[in-house]
Amino acid sequence: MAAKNPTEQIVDVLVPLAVDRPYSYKADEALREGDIVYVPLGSREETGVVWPGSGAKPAKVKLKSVIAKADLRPLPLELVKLIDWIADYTLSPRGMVLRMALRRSAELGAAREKIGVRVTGIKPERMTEARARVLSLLENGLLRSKSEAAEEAGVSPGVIDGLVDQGALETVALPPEPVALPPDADFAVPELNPAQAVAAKELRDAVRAKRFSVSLLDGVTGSGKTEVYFEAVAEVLKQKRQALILLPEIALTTRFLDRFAERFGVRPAEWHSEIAPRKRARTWEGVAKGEISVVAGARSALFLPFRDLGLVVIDEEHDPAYKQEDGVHYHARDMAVVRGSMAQAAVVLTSATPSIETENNARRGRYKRLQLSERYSGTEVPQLEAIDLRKENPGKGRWISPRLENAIKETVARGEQVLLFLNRRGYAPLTLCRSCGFRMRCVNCDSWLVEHRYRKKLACHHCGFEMPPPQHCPKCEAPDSFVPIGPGVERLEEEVRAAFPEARTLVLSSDMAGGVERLRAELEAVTNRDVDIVIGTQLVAKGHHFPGLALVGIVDADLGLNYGDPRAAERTFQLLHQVVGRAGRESVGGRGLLQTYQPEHPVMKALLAGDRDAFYDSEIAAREEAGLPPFGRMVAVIVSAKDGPSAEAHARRLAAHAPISDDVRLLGPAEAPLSMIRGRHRWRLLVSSPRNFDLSYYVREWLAAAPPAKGSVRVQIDVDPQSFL
DNA sequence: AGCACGCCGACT
DNA sequence: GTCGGCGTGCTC
Repeated sequence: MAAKNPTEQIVDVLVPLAVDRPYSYKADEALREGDIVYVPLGSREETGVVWPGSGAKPAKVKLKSVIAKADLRPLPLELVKLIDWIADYTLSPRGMVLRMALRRSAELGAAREKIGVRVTGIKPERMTEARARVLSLLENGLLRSKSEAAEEAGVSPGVIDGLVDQGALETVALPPEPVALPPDADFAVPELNPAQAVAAKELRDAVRAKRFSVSLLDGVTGSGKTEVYFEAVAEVLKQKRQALILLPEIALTTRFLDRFAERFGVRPAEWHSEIAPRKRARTWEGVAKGEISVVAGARSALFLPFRDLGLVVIDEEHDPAYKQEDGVHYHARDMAVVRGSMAQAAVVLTSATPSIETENNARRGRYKRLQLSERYSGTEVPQLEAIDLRKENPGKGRWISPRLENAIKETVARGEQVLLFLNRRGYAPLTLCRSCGFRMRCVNCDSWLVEHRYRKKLACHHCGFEMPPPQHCPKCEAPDSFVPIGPGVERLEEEVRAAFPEARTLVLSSDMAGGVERLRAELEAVTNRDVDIVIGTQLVAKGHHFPGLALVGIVDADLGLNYGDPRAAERTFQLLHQVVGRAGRESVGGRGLLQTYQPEHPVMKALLAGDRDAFYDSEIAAREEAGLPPFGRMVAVIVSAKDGPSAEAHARRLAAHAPISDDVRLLGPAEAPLSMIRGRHRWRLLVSSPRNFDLSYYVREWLAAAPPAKGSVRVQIDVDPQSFL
């Protein structure tokens, strides 16, 4: 506190920039922690948040003053604490974490005022057909918005304006529409099967306890996990608290919003990057005021200013989309559990194939497992067989083995649908010159260019670089000398069309032109059985219903297993398990064929035997043996620079400065597996420690004392890395 | 993240 | 001689 003026105080304000600690400002108004304020910063103005003081004296003698307090709800102290916690854990600048919580354009808060119209009883001088339609629509005297009235009467907005000018209609300012209507806990209470009812009761109790708890809702697709956690949401609504439902890749979840509406009468508030700024701002404010009780959102919804959070659901908790890989590297699932513990809320994780971390926590009793074993519709889990590609090879330039081809033929002949899964976009992952062996590679990255034949492009999947396929080899000038190597979904489709010219085929891949709209239409076409054979990338694994699917063919089950990535087995198991689960959901006798060169691999054996636990047993044991997460901690330090030698030199300098500790193991520096991305050369250091060691703290101290990066060198830190490229 | 300050190449 | 390229560093 400043002494001379009793009303003047000094406050610490955190600004949403790459700074790690708050700045001090003078303030004449009484301000409290969490208040959102405008402050001068250099030559401009920034929105910041009054932050808990460090106790340290301001570095400067001359302090600037806070400009004003914003007309916004303060950040709940729980969120302030969460931001501090995440910054400390992920080793990100505090301000950058705050930035994620303030992404909602403060100035655009107010709703655009809508104009409503209503009849006055005065007749217009001249009556036209259009005017008559408008007047008859409004004759009940009720208020309607201008745009609605025009649309419903089938006239242009000009007609409405004309009637207003004539005095036949009067205008009234409409109150802003709420961003989300209150869900009704009793709107449509479902009938649950016995397993669901048990799980739902557990979750209701967990919400009622008003204590932190974590439950794993464990069950295959179709076992009714969503209906069960909706009962927990209903309980939260009855308590007049708030619920957050995190979903991976929200863009395609209209289906989810509709299901919510079927249960609660209205859609929940949505939160993701596509939401328009104004709606965003109002949603933020509505959550802060407590007017919005349920938010369904992508990982960034974790930073919303809930005032009384009673439940956090992380749907499909194993989904890799929960890990943010740029800016602040954080895992939304893990941070959601942290937020739940700070809020004394019930946390629910759902999955049919839990992450190793979650499965291990459930096995050790840290999380409560709620098992839904029955399939909702009572259909069988598909019968799965391996095709050993060493014995049954499709032959050169082909990817479908004779047995798979026969199965496709039979299935299509019966009028049922086939899904062929190949997790590779484009036509071919590699293009080379047949006369000199030159391989087409990206100019910015250390990667092959993938041919996309529909788009007539060679494309890099890491930086977005594209070029038309060249006529001559860039190296030996040989004309038309390129050969595609390996299959992508487009090439697989070519093979399918040649083998089954009568069948209706469709490629589903995230990079197809037409975006979300087209995708939605295509998924619809599959559901309506307008397609016989679907060829898809991992897109098809994610929660879409294909009721007519009777055969799933995994074209290359080994794809994704070959990296030196500690999570490769887990990822492959989860992905293939999901894809295989697409078959036989409603048709009896669904079948899966899995083409592999290594049928004895633990992932394949567990899948083929339908023995999920066998996979987890072996994977958990392997992780424990190797001290890998979750049995040890891991931090990746990526050093990048415009040139390789600078990156390498700095990485080596860092390694040389790493404090010696019995608990810490340092690997590298080594060139990253993807040694160049977007024109930057990358070197990687990996540090690991036992689970009970504070590795974040160690790395923070280490890097603070090490020589700073100079020139183009950048150092990125990834705590609990998920990707090892 | 902005925005200013700073030190080397092509212009009125 | 000056305008301006963007590399570097600071913002209470």
